[in-house]
Amino acid sequence: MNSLLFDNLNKYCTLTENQFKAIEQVVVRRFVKKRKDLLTEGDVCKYLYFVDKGCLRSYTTDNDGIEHVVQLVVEQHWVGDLYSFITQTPGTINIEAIEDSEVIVLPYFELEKLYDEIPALEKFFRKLFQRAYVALQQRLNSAQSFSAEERYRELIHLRPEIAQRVPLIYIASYLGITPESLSRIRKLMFSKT
Amino acid sequence: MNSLLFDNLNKYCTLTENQFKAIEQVVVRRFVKKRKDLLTEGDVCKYLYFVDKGCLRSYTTDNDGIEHVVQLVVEQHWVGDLYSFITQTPGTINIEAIEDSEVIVLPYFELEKLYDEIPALEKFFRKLFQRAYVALQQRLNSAQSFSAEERYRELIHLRPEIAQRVPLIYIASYLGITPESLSRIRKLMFSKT
DNA sequence: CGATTTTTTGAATCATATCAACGTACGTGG
DNA sequence: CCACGTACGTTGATATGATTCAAAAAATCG
Repeated sequence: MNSLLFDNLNKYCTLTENQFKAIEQVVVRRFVKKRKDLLTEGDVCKYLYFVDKGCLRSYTTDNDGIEHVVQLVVEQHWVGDLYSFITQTPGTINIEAIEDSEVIVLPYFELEKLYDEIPALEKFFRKLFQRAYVALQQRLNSAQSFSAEERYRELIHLRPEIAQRVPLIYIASYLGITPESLSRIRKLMFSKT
Repeated sequence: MNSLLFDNLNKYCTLTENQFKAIEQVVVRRFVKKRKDLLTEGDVCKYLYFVDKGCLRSYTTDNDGIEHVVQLVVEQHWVGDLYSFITQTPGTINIEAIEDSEVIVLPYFELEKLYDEIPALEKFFRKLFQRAYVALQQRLNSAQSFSAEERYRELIHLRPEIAQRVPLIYIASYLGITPESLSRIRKLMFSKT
């Protein structure tokens, strides 16, 4: 299989030819059309997904039916409902394609087996989760310390791709503000500078 | 050494006698008096700390000199500046004891060595970071979906210990609100119910 | 006890949300 | 290929939750 996943593994760890093959044997490619679901809340998240092409969002729905974007994910990043994945119980997260996308599907039970066969893979994911944790902590810190405008500027700076590719309604939700507020913020930003 | 750390390791992974000893040999106990720093921003975080006794907070300081509590940590939990720790570059986080505390100090370079000697330890930390990531994602979700009062109620429900032991100024900061707001919220809560 | 930290209260202000309406773009079926 | 529906973005008026600033009361510590 030809996928960015293997470049990505190569970048962060050293695997033998056989180990690559072992991983290759347990993953499959899946296509997700724009606006179609990859995962629906209430389902058990049986897989981790590596984005090979396209762009997706994960989100929760609160008691008032309002959606809250949890993650905005493009190529070379992982997505899933991690709580549901690690407990293998029904989850609360939806994953939907923002563009026509292709993901590499890594099943829970195969991954658990691979961890024991390939210590380097366990190291890979340990480091991945460390980095993900740090990134999330910085996002929480921004959410609590900065104004909506500052958070939007930070997003443009840290993830310019996202700011360009993703509709503003999802960006707003990701930043924890309403689309109306984001629209006003942009108006001010582009009139000033 | 007698520490909750070893109970904790036992709970989440299986280690041999020799592996325990190997870990025991690289850690030391450190005492931190109330209001004293365990780590100061600008320093490289050379250690992970496991809380054996007491209670600490980690926090950042923003451009206006305002402190933002990142973590509130009690016995059996880990604390550190993970960004600084994994990059071994100067960090932005302060860690201060809220009560007289005792921590078990695990050095970066020793841990890196142990990972390769003890695959079960790498698994332990992979799972730890997974759980930490999930918990943080739920906290971010609360910060973006719920009112200040709802977040305070959630904290009381999920971490009753913290709500009791920790001064309200730090709780407020942890929730991303001002002490004045938290005081008013409590007044309403206790007059209503 | 005095000093410092923590918590409370009040009044004014501010950032963002809400509600409602309209404009624009897009892609899908007729 | 045009028209219509749905998704997306903007604007205005008003409402609201939380902050800010100032001050005092209460709790804790050495």
